[in-house]
Amino acid sequence: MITHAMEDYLKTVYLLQEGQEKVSTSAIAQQMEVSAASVTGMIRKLAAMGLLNYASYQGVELTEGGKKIAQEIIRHHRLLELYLVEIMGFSWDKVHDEADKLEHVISEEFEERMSEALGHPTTDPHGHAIPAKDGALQEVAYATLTEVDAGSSATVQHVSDNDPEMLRYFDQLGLLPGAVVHVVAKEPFNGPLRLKVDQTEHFVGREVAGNVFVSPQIT
Amino acid sequence: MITHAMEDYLKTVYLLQEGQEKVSTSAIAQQMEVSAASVTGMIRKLAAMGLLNYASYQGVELTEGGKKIAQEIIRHHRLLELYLVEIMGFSWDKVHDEADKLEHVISEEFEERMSEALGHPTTDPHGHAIPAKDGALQEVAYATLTEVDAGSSATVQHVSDNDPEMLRYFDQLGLLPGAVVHVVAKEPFNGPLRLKVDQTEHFVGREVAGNVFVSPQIT
DNA sequence: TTAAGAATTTAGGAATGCCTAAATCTAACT
DNA sequence: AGTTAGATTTAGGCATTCCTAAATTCTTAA
Repeated sequence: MITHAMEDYLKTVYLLQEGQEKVSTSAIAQQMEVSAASVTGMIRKLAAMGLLNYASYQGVELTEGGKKIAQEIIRHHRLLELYLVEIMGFSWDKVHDEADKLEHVISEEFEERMSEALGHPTTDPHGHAIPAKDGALQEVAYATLTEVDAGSSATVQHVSDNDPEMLRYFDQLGLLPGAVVHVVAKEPFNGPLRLKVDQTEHFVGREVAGNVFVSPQIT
Repeated sequence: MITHAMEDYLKTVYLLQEGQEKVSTSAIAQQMEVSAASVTGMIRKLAAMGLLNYASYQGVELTEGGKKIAQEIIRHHRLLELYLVEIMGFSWDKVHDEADKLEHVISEEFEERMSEALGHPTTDPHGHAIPAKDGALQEVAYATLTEVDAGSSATVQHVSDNDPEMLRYFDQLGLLPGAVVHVVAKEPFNGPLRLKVDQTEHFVGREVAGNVFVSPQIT
């Protein structure tokens, strides 16, 4: 039987796996705010179930079966976020936590009816791709705002959706998916970036900028 | 901390408590399909938390605190059922199970937005009262169809919503809240009842009829 | 009134999922 | 190669929630 906790682990591994193929125990532990020992324990169980491949000290990689489950959960999560915002009128910064709880609990029919109500969307309110019912999700590896050259513009594709406070901050600044940002200046060393969003200038810390994913603006 | 399991116990006690003030361990065990021993264990924990009063072998009674939580869960459940049917297009017989899972997980805001979308309703699709945000629920003690005299008519108020198969059966027969039923004949002993619903006659077993709650028809 | 029989509780145990502390392994630097 | 810092695993524990089996208490009917 697959538990909610297992689903959370699979989801986390899937999202950390983007790019790399192996994911370390500690990366999972950090992401989930759980001890590394707990991760080891759960990983062994998931490996025994054939949902991921794992060799001691070598890191972890999802099997096809594990990926499928992870995609299902991520699809739930992102459809929920969109549904909560678009249909129920939630604000952008509250949907992540709500979706984290609901994603494990809704039925296939619930998922299907949400998708229908939304016109079978492919992107959630944070700009993340929504995996198709069975197909894979293809998330382009966007640059972050920290990597944009001073003097260049970029379009916000998605933002990290883990921290509600940061989401509210993005909202204030107008850093929503689709927004065009001009990087006016990048202070030397670890100083803030100077951005222009929608006529207004802002200073934004390096760590914050690292959570905003962008593609070069196409004019 | 209140767990989902605790919420389920409180909800069950609350619903069984209607009418009587004391609820027995075995009644709870039967309703929840759990051993009596498990019930005893959980009851002691809930008593220690001040959510119900309990003395060995004497049965159980919710405190005000316990009632409040139970009402909250029941409100969630019934709003969810209505939302699933009215807004999302679920069929009547599937909403109970879905609501049983979601009721423990949704936030206050989710509850509020559902209520709003539904125009702050007071009755769920099975005909059960929806408790107000903080206020108590007042469910009238209706008769069941088995108690209606042959030759009399009655209006369906609500039906037991635990068994999806039975719900589908009610649906087929037209035994929905609001429907007028005429009891044509009650066979002697434990035989079926002969009903007329919407011009059509049906034979319905005693056990089934016991799950249909009615009030005398007001003409 | 007492002895079934029913209801309830206690005792002991299993699975899940988390923790801390201690042991072990890997990798990197001298 | 040897040491050491960091990552990982093992070991031992705790809380939750369920179970079965055995003991206890209550009820009722002969």
